[in-house]
Amino acid sequence: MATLKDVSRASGFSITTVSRALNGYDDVNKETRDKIMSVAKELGYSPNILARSLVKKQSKTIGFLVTDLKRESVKDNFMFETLCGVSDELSELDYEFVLLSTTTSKQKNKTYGQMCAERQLDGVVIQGLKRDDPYLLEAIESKVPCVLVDIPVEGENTGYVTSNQLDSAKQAVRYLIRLGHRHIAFMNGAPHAYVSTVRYDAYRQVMQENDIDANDAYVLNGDFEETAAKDVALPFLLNHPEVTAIFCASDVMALGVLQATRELGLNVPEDLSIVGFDNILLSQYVSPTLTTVGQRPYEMGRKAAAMVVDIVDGKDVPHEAFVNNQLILRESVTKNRR
Amino acid sequence: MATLKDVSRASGFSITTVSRALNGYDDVNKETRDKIMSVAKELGYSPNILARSLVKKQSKTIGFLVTDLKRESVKDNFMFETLCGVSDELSELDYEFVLLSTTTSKQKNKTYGQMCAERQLDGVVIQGLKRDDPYLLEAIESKVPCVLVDIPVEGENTGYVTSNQLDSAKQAVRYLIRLGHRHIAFMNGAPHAYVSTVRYDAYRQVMQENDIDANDAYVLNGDFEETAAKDVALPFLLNHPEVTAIFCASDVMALGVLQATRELGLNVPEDLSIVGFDNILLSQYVSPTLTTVGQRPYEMGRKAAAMVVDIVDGKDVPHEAFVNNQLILRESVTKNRR
DNA sequence: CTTGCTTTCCGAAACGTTTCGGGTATAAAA
DNA sequence: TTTTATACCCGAAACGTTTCGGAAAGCAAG
Repeated sequence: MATLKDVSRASGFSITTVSRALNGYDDVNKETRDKIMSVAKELGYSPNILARSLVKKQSKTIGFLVTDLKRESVKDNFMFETLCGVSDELSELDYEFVLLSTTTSKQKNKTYGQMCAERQLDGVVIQGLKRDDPYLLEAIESKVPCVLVDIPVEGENTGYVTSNQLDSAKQAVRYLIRLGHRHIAFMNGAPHAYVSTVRYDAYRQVMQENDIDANDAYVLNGDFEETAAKDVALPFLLNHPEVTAIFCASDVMALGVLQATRELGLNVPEDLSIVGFDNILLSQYVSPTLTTVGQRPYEMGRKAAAMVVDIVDGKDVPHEAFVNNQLILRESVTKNRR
Repeated sequence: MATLKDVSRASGFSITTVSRALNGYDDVNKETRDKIMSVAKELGYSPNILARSLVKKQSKTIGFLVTDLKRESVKDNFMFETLCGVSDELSELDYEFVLLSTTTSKQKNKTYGQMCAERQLDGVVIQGLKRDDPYLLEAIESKVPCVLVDIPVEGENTGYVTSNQLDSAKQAVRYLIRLGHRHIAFMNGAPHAYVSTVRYDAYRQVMQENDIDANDAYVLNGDFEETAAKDVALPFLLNHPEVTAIFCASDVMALGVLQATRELGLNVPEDLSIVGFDNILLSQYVSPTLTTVGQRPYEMGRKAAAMVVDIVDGKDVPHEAFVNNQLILRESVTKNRR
């Protein structure tokens, strides 16, 4: 591959001049610039990004750090959609984009700082970390800018983009109550996940503001997994026939509940109303279609990417951004007739 | 961030020795190696990959080139799954992985060669290119190793991994015929896509080997899109009530056909048997569930990644690999009762 | 003629590695 | 004692850029 030196030799100008010509500096004569340009094109020159990054000490690449990238996450298209958003935004901004996948165990081998340093990442957007993952703290304390999706944390070089989690979750529970439901269960996900805690808070607060006593037995744990949710829903529904509605912290778990109802011969929504969270692709294809709180991961990805390069560029921008969720009404909920 | 020079200064050994110690050369004393190791750890040293790549002239990174990475592709989880496969395999092999997304129009701005050279990619795995995309030819002729998924092309530094496309497609059509269907339509995708041509060939060959006359009117074009497929299926089904089965070149188009039947008040599979191709996630959730030819993109991703690094490493490996498809029997097909 | 300003160019150092070709002890062999 | 082998270490060049600090030439002003 042609290098600066080749162009220099072929055009008769020094390496310095060639570099300056190609980079649009103005202390180079129009004629020589044209000459250099044409020679460069002829030789098929294109700059070696590695060398450039080495001396400029910035790589023009952003990392997209994601935990537990595995085949199963296919069901949860959230990650893929934010990835698309990040990718689109970065390519518009002329940044590269490397995918960093990690697991909780891998984080012990290599520190977050090392990971960034090795690759000279200018910034990173992070998705899906757990609250107690070592990388979370490291990322916040690190000098390299990062923005988190769905984990509100502020810091010098840290930003986040999230949705109106609490409000939209409250809206979902209020919706059930307005339809006459009183015995409403809550299917929680991994307790350490940030999103779990706020969805749980929403549930509790709305119940309280409607003077419905909290019943700890109504709070289940499905660990954000379909089968786990089914397994825990089966005995619960059997033992609590008075429950007419359930709010799930994720659609995937809602699907599990749906399976449980089928096995028990219950009808949805007549016997049990279900509302999920995420608006995954499947939610509009299952039968009955799933009422759910829709997130917009693509937009979140775009905003996260945009914010991180703004921080990298030293622009003085707000370090938080919101993308509004939306309650999407479908077939899995109906009025309480009991 | 700590550099080799820092470790050198702090440990009292030369940069050369430090480098050699850290890289496991054997001409360094055990004691000094230990000393250097501990100093390096203390300083949190980790090598600058950029600098290393620059001198070694290989970056230990593989590109994953994908066309038309857009939100819509979410429905077609094929890409995402191969991505997971590639990612998993490469991380096991200690290679980096950058995602390169391109569109047909973007390919005019920057040549494939430039793209590889800039980033010093050691190799690339390519997915979803169209037969007439400029990058395809460039990739084959390029010196940097590449392996294509689902496009059989051989060359010095080129390999591919594909599935037994033709056989499995034939199997699907034979299945319909064995169930007594004679008037079988074919929903084709983008005519320029490689997969389209082979699925079409399979259809024609099986029809012929069963002495069923080819009827050009039975070949539709749904452009691999749900709505396009629906729009073309609607009038077709209306005008050809004798057709009892349809073989679709993709599940997404099969879903379109399914919609069309609903609008026409036809029952699947009683009035029309449908078989798709791809086994996308949705196919097991729609009602009726979709009989389809299942691909295994995750395995293809893994094999592709493994093959490309083998080629990079100069190993003498076969430049083709196969992952067998499988006909998955579900509800959307039944015996012809007419 | 000297001074100073523009315009246009370039040499050399720097970024953080790897690696080639030695060099200097110490120990073993002659 | 001198030679040879071995074990350990290091200087310097190289990879392909960018950029700092000038330098040469031309020209206007004093």
